[in-house]
Amino acid sequence: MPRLSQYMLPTEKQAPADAEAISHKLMVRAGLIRQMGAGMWTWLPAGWRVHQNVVQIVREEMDAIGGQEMLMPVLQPAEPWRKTGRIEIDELFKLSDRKGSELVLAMTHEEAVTFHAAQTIRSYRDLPQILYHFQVKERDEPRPRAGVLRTREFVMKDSYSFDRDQARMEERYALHVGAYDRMMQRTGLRWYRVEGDVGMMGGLGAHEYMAPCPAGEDEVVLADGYAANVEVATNSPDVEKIGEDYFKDGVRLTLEPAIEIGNIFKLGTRYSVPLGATYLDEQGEERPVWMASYGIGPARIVAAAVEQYADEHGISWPRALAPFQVHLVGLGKPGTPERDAADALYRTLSEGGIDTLYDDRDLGPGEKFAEAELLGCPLRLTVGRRTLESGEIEVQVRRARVQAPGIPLEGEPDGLLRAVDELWRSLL
RNA sequence: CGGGGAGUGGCGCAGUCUGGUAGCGCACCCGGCUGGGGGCCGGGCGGUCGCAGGUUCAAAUCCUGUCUCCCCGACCA
Repeated sequence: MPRLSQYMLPTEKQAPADAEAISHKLMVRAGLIRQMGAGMWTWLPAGWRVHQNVVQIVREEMDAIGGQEMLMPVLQPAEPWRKTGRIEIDELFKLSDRKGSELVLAMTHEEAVTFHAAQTIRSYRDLPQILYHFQVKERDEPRPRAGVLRTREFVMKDSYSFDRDQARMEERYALHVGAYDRMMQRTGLRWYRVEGDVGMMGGLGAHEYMAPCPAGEDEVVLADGYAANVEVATNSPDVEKIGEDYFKDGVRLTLEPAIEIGNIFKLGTRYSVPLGATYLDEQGEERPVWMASYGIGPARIVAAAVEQYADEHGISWPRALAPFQVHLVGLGKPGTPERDAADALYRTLSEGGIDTLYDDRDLGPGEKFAEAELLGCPLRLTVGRRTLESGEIEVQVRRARVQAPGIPLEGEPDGLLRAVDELWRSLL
């Protein structure tokens, strides 16, 4: 529960000169992220809290469908990648160690997880399995862009399901669709699940989860009850393109830029066959394991949330992602009665389990308010002379920048905590 | 990979054309004032001008090479 005077939150009044995307500008300005190189970003403490909020939502929903969390390495031997043919991919970082052994930096973990499945899954009794981890992915992108939206290194939750046959793989896939829908819902984002591009490999089906936002790299076509990737819509027999417009059943579809925040693929035996992941069925027949893989990018969810809800004053987090629940602004010089009151409130909130960032710096009110709105925590509490005069803590809801009813300064801590909690629950 | 742009203090920029003691705003440090919307006054710290080589009495500025970053497009398993 940090005090801002001692917290690493390097805010900037001016956005980086070369930034274009809203999320890029605001996340840097708000002190959430800093760049090290092209497509290489550091998450600073407040930014990492947001990232971890997403991670926790994803973890809970994965565990709820029986996912088993684990961790696989990023640095891997090249051999399995040679077997699956993915060694040829340009985006794959390749390197060698001092002995000359060939290594790669994993861009996803199909090879690794299937390698282990091949070692450990022997019988139909060992199936099904859902394994997942949160791990860094490395991709030699031709063009990283827009801050954290497209980077060469990023954390992904990737999960992998292993089944006896296609029908059972479909069951695991359906479980993931449910889990992903719930994750998306919980983040507070606007999102769509669209038919995915099956791509040249696989061909068994895929879905993409898209978050509409101005910096989106893809486009989604929309109508009531219909959402699809533009490329998919273009190839669909029941979608008609007339000039720049798309029509479905005579209804004009709207186009919206969006970013891909998750994707799920039915892999079939694409990886199990080349890597020898097989099991023995009841008849003692050796059969390949049926797989599917499921990815989600917390960083993109964070950036999409910034894009979707920002206003001219800065970020406005959906409450599920906010770095802190409450941004407490203490006005007046340290040592004054109003400051003492703010200190006391800070202790009450912290001890009461409310995530609070306390601006205890010796700065003017304007700067503090402006920075609070830039950082975008859902609730701002202010304690100043006025508070002492009126006996009420001022409460501002960030989203609409409106005053909520004040909370009595004096009284039982429980009442105060209940009031804050109640207000918190009413937010998106 | 094609096209365009940019590297000067922590951030944003001027200076480069026309070579001659490196500047501005913000931030930061010290002192004071102010104290409910990025406030005011005074005094300070901080940069071998991305790097290397060359031309010159003299290079941020001219020449050559090189590295890096950004934007648009292509790509995105």
